[in-house]
This record gives sequence, C-alpha cells and structure tokens, in this order.
Amino acid sequence: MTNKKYYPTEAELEILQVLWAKGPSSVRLVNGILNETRDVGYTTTLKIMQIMTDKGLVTRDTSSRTHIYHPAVDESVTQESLLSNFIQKAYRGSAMRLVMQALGQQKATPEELEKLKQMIKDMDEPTSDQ
Amino acid sequence: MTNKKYYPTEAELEILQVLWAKGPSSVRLVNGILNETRDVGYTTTLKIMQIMTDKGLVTRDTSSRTHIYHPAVDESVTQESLLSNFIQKAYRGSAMRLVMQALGQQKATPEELEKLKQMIKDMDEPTSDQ
DNA sequence: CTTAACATACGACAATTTTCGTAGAAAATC
DNA sequence: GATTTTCTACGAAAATTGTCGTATGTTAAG
Repeated sequence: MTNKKYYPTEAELEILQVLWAKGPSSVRLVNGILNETRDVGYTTTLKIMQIMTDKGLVTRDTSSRTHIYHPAVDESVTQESLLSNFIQKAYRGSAMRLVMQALGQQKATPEELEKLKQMIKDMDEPTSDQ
Repeated sequence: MTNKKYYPTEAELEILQVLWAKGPSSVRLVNGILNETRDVGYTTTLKIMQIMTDKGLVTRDTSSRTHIYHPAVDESVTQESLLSNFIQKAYRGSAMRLVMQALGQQKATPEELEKLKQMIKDMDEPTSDQ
C-alpha cells in the first residue's frame, strides 16, 4: 500500500531514528541498537520494518540475502510533520508556548544561542516585507 | 488505580484541553465541545472521562446527578512532560533542534518576540552563576 | 401517574500497534 | 554432507486505545 502519507508510529519512529543516524542498515544491526535501550525480539523489529516497507517509510535492497533498509522519508520533514501535529494536540496550536517551555527545559551551547539570536533577529526585521 | 503517573492518551488530552480552557464541566458540555470539531458519541466521552478518573487525571464532584469533572493535573506540567517525551522520541533529545523548527513554523507577535529575546538573554548571561 | 429525556455504569467490540512463534530457505561451520 | 546459524515470511496473539450499545436509575414533562 504505497502512495498514502503515513505518520510513523512510535516503534517505526524509533527505527527511522536509527536509519537516519546510521544510514542504510540490516535488520540485525537496527535490532542491536534498539536493544541497547530496551528488549525487542529480532522478529519484532523485522516485522515492523516489513510493515514500514509497505507503507513506504523505508525501501530495501534485496539483492543479497540480508536485506538492507534505507530510510525513504526525510528526517526534517518527518519531524516537522510530527511537530505540527504535536503543537496542535498538546499546545492548542501555540508554537510559541512550546518554544518557551522547550527553552526553559534545556541548556544551549553558545553556537546554538548564536543561531537562535540570528533567527529571532530575522523574525524581528523581516527582510522581504513592504 | 490511583498513584501511578500517566501520560494522557490523545483522546484524554483532548478532554483535558477542554477542562483547562473551560474549567470544571459536565460530560455533556465536554462532549458538546468535542463535537464542534469531530463526531464523538456521548457515551464515548463519558467512558473516557471515567477512565481518566481512575487514572487520577481528573476528579469529579458526584454530589448532584450530573457529575462535574475537574482537571487534576496541571496544564503546564502535563505539557512539559509530554514535551520532554516528544523531544526524546522525535528529536533524539535535541530540544534546540525542535525550537529551531518550531520557530520556523510560526509567526510570533511582537510581545512573544520580546519575551523570547529576554529568555535568550537570560540564558546567555546566567544571573546566578559563579 | 405515565412517558420522555437525560444521567451513569458497564461490558464488549473494533481498530491500531506491538509482539513473537514457527516454518522454511540460504549460508556458514564442523 | 550434516548440523548449526542466520535470514525472511507470515500468521496470529497480546496490548492499547477508542467506540458504542444496553441496562438501569433519576429527573422533568405531559
């Protein structure tokens, strides 16, 4: 069932994170990494990755016996899509409120702060305005 | 089953949003508001609110026939808890990346921008540091 | 008083997601 | 070449969440 647009489920997202971080990988490798943080059976991971193939979230190279899975959706695009859904559900659409809370929750590196300042400056003085 | 700490599910969160916005309310009122945006049966809403009572997400005044439900968890606390979970799941813990994307996604009012600048200033020059 | 409207309780079904056992083929090891 | 290991495929159970029908009682209307 290709074509439709899917939100990854939680387990699927976990797998996508691995693929985004490590690049194209086998089921065994992905399962190994998942098991660093929690117990998951090998066939469980396999099954979910097969489902993800059906959904079009990943593609796979089946030319050798051990299939190699590639992420088929972009990390940023997926994150933004999940984010806008999350903002709706948890913050009734107020992205700013989320930003404030997120800022309060974590320390930023000097580089990040610099980038932040720049973004805010840009929002403050719109370059393409009339 | 009181005592344990629960993440509200999506449907539960929707109901909490109503209670946070409108204050203590009856099932009928909550269901009415939910039906402004989607179809939900009355007993569906009732059932979920009963479950929420068991979980301790709401309390209820049963002194009159029509029970009045009160939110039992704080909006900000709940949001922050959901947020930190979301940052883990979707951003591998990088709150800053989420902030950047959220900022790019929405316009801010001048007041919000001002508050943002202030927050960043505070992060930049920690007041209580040695 | 009888009937209709409205409330809660509860059980069970449905949909979605996660889990894993088992079968069978291919590869590696002994 | 026999055995063990390592794959994929697949079906089906388990867990979670959302849905609603039905029973039953209470209040309001006729």
